Amino acid sequence: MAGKRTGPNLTKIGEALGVSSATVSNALSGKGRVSADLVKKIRKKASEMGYVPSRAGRALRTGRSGVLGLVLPDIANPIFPQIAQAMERAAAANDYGVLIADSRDEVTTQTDAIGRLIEGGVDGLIVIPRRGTRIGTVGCPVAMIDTPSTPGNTVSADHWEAGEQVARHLMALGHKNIMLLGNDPASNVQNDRIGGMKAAFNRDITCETVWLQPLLQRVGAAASLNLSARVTKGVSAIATVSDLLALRVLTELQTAGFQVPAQVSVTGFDDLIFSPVVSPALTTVRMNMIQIANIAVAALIDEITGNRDPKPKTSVQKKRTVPDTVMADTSRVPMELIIRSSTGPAPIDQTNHSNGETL
Amino acid sequence: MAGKRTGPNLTKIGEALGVSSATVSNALSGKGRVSADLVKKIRKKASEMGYVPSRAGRALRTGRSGVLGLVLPDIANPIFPQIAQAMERAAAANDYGVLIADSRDEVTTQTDAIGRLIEGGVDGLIVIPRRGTRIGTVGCPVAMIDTPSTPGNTVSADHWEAGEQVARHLMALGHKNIMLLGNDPASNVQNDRIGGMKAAFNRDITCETVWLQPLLQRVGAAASLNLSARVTKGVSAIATVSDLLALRVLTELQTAGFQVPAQVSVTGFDDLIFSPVVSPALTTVRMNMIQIANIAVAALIDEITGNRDPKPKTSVQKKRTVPDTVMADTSRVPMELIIRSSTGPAPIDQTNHSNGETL
DNA sequence: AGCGTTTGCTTAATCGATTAATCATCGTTT
DNA sequence: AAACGATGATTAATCGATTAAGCAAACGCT
Repeated sequence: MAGKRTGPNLTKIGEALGVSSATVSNALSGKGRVSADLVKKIRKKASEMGYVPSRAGRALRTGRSGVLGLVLPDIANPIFPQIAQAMERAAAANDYGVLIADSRDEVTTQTDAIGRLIEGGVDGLIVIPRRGTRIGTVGCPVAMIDTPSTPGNTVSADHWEAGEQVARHLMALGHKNIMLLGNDPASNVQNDRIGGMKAAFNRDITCETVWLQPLLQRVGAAASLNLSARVTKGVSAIATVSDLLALRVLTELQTAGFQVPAQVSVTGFDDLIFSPVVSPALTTVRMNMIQIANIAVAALIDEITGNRDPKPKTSVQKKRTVPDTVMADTSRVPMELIIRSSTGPAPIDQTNHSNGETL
Repeated sequence: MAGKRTGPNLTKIGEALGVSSATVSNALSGKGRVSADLVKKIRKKASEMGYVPSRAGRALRTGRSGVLGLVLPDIANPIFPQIAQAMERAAAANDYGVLIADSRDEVTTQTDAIGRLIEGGVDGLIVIPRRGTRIGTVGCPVAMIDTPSTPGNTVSADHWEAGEQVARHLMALGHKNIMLLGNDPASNVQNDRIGGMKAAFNRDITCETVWLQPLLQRVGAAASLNLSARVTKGVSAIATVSDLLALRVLTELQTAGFQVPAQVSVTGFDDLIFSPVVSPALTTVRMNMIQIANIAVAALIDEITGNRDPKPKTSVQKKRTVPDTVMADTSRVPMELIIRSSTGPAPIDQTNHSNGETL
């Protein structure tokens, strides 16, 4: 749409049929009172002429732009393509576009990015916060995708239950001494994943949780996870909260000469692009991004168009208060365990491997 | 911007100062004739009142939406975050937003996605084609980011020269028998990268090029790269066209018990998120996405606003013909070789390793 | 037959920014 | 002093879709 618009508009269609533009508008939107056969004629003519409604015109009149903003504070996250794609599709199915925002850096930048989106005229925001960031009242509906246990969360994958799935899988393989590896202890998602795993472990499971980022902060970039030592001491499985961590662990183990999964099993999360093609392919858990996106977008659009709880006018303020994060009917979507080659039966001599006792 | 607009508009500012909205518009845009001190007063008042221009109003009048579309036929590409972020920043710096489009599947979907963007009212498109796809005339300016050698390319990284850098790096390490690994032989980018490497190799370099995707097509998913056999036969370095391939090679080699880089060196391309954290960290080449994005966005906006070759009205058609892909002053941006731990000196006994002769 | 209601469509206003056309004022020039 | 040009601001039209209000004709009811 460079320069002036060329295509037909409501008036042109109206002229072609000898009716007013208002009638055309009513016929196409199905709102006013238009006779059935005129509606049919108008619809036919409109598609004949290749009519495409002008977003600008509609936006100006209705105050709604038909665009949603997608905010990913952690844009470096490799699930980004999945998310972006799923959101774009869900939005497109409802005739909405998706404007992206970037704010890799700090909280201020995140606020800036949100501000830009709002000024850009988005009708609603989809926010995937990092580290439990709170989004203040921004003046438009917000869908938050974090974890089911986060207050204000609209919808998200059930990371906790997914952790339980991983834990059960590892227990079924006979692992008894398991290392849990997270990155950022401030992340709600990572905490849920680890919490779920711990909750599902039987009493006889030994597990230790290590957080990478604080370690790097304290010890510096040279920090080592001491994987070799841990495995030698009896750890037979390392369950991480992300395929990125899993990959790191996997390659470190392989570099150190360990066999995966013969000697150590490794699991990840998110089924990133590389996970199926590394050797051994990563056992991981995948979120149903499409479903999550659909729910989030639907909730957002409901709020935008006002199809949401029309009752609770709490007497004091009759007009809508500034909308906050929206709620969805379904707030947790199950994840799917994908078993590949990086997990296998625990080695038989795993217990007390360190002190040299055999049998 | 949910529901009706609340903020001040040009008329409100005008009323507050006792002038007309036209004067306010002229003052803020610097277009008409407004006295210097009135301009100052209006500017001050506008920022006091927190004025934000309505995109819808402007779009309706000017026919320009202030939004660019980003089309990545291969959205699964892991550089997506880098690209999206760089584009968003470049666009934001020029007060443009970026609408994303997805078309993971086929060419038809790509056309659909472009259609949706156009209907969504974008002023221009940034297209990163996969496999040398041609974009037909779409009715708005298009910036293509492919390879310098592709016709119609607007700007891109200099993949060829980057290939040369990798080749020189490997030669400097003493490698003589090198395997080149690509994925899709129809990709312009991959061909440039491989072409550059081949061009830089000295006469005494033995190299073989393998394309993965055709192999998978022919032999099926079970296709093997026979890496072990190749290394045993004397290959001391495997140069791939992507970090994803490099990762695959790296882990396969490690699983097979080879030492990287002691026995084999591995290189990738693109510096993906995982590349620095795998073990050994990948030697790779990074594009300067920010610079590319800036150039592409600048060229696009020049074309949109008409700051571009105002002369060549070829007499026949006085009005602008439908704009095609735009050109930029700089069309190739150098890439940066990042040397990490996956490359090292060639092993001494590399020649004729296969026939068992020692020395 | 007469009055009220429903149906079907048109009129006209509106959203906010932009801009061509116009007008008024002041200063210059001859 | 009359005419002209430059300057600084206003008026009003425009983009396209939406929608409240209005109007005319057809229909139903007693």
